[in-house]
Amino acid sequence: MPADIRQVAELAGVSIATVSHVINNTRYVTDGTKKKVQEAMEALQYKPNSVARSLRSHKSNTIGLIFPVLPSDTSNFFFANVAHGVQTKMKQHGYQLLLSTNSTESVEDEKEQIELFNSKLIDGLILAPASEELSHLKEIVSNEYPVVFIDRRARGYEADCILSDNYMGSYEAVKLLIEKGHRKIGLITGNRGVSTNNDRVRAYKQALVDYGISYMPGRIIEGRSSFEDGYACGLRMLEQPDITALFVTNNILTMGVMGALQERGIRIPEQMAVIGFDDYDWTRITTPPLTVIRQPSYELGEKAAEIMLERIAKVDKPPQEYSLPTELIVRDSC
Amino acid sequence: MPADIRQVAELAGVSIATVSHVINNTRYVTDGTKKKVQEAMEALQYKPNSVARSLRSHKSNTIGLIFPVLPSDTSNFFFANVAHGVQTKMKQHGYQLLLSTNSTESVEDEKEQIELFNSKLIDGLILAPASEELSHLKEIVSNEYPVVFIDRRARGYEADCILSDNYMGSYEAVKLLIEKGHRKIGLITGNRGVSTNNDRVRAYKQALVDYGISYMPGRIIEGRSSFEDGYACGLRMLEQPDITALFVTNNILTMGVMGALQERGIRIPEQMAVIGFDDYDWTRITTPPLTVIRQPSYELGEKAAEIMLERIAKVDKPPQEYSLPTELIVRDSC
DNA sequence: CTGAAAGCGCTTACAG
DNA sequence: CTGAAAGCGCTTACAG
Repeated sequence: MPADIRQVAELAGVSIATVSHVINNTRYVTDGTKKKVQEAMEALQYKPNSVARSLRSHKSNTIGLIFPVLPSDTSNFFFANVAHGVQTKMKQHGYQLLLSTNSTESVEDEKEQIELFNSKLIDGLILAPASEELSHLKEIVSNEYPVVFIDRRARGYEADCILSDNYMGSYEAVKLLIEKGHRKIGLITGNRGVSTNNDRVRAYKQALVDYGISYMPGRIIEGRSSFEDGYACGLRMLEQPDITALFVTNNILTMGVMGALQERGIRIPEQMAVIGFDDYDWTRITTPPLTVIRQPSYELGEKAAEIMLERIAKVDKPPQEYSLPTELIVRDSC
Repeated sequence: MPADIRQVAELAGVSIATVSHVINNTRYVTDGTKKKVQEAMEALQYKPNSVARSLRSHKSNTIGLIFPVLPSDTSNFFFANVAHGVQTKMKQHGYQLLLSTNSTESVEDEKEQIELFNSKLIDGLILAPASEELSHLKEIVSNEYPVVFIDRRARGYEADCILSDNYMGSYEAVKLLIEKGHRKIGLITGNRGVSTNNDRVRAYKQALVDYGISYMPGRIIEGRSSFEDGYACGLRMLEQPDITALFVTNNILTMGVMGALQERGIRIPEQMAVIGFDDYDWTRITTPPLTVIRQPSYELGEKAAEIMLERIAKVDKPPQEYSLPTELIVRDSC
């Protein structure tokens, strides 16, 4: 049985109010009594009960974090890093993380999870939303804590949003392909219902237009985010005989595409230039090493935590979108 | 302001005790009053406050989860899957997850984190321990909740432990290399202070012995778990001119090793056979695709959750070690 | 079959 | 400068 505040008070010969105040530094206490209290706490190995504290103060020092985990083993790189960034920053400020992985990317699951969090008292929610349309959040979140979106933009709910600069990153990538002389550039993208992919596709189109290349819808193929789908999309792309370069908007699809190209014996970049997404170590050891767009995943998490801390501290400013720069890592695949 | 139990009781015209009992199904209530209560809860959109509930009942329906995240981007695959397994199972039983990522693999950080968890009331702790020696846990954990180790065995603290069958998996891999005619097999391993790696190294030695091959210490190289170290270890291995096969005991090192071999133009498997660890999608698209040992990461998480639930339910049996089978995925690198 | 009341371990006005 | 006491929202013996 751990000691409670009453025992500390008794041992120190003061009231529990005083103990509470020295713990929280919340009103002046003379050095003498402060010392007595500290010694008592030390002697009893007292640890404040944060459940009681939460109940009383309506603060939990916990923030909820919800992000998707796709069935594919390899889909988790990104969000694991994001989570780590969030955690590291939050810990420095005494916050803990209540985690939920959402494996279905369904709005229903997301709602259910948020309601679970609600019953537990969280001081904030960081969310990678499953869909672009989030007006349903209004009913559940009930304004009791700030929400920060991460990785994906959302409509229907006003909140801060931390993103990679998907547009600029993608634009640069396509621009590089064009500058290398490519005119028939295919695009393979994941689910378009998510802002991340939308931004990447938009940049692709805009880059083509800006360089006077006519955009052909047939050169965009959409797949779900899996190796198998990437593989299938890769093969379908190869049926269009004139395409000389490929921009693949996420790392799982990129793997599948590489699988397809390899199997068909397509030489990269001679027969097909490739640019993929996310700078994971494995992209350095494909044949040839891949040119990719690096996303600042850890930094995204850190930034989200930072903004969350501001909001918890009631910083008064309109919700904002923060766009963190990506980096084009040029290797040998284009 | 969300409704509380008192308001529900008033609206339903019963005592709060009765409301509590219909919520928790904890004593008989007539269908009539039960219905009134349910309608009142519905009307007020009542959600029980689980902080109050925890304070009173000394149960939080939350379990703590601590695992390492290495600085390398790609180190997180494994534990993200484990976490997802834990979460999925726990959610089915109404439990939530308090997550902490430990980036330093230091015992100090681990202690500190556990103490943080302690103050928050957790019903159980699932831990991938940073070291093999855990007698310090006794002081911190104080027997108030069950502990389950995951991925790594530990001495000094009696608890259930969920592992991949690292020994068998590795034994099979080395055996395969031997059967293919290799006699001079190098081993590249991560930090030997962790049971996971120890088991893998032990299997390597035993397989050699069993097949009458003399074991040479110089053929074992230990590195930290990073691409760069894997690369360096790969190069060092190449200085031993007679080695024809390599067993690499984790996926990050495997990447680095592949990088080194590729750079030196070593043909795989003709000049050097390679078997690596963990079946991630990227291992299918290296040149050639890699033979690897698949670990059941998600299943490890599930199993840990299962055992934890048993322990929470006070199943009475001695702590046990659970070893989940790995699978040798044979591709073209050996 | 149900209610009144104590109490979980704190924080925080109020009072002196 | 410090204490007594109310109360956060529940659960759970106790009583009838």
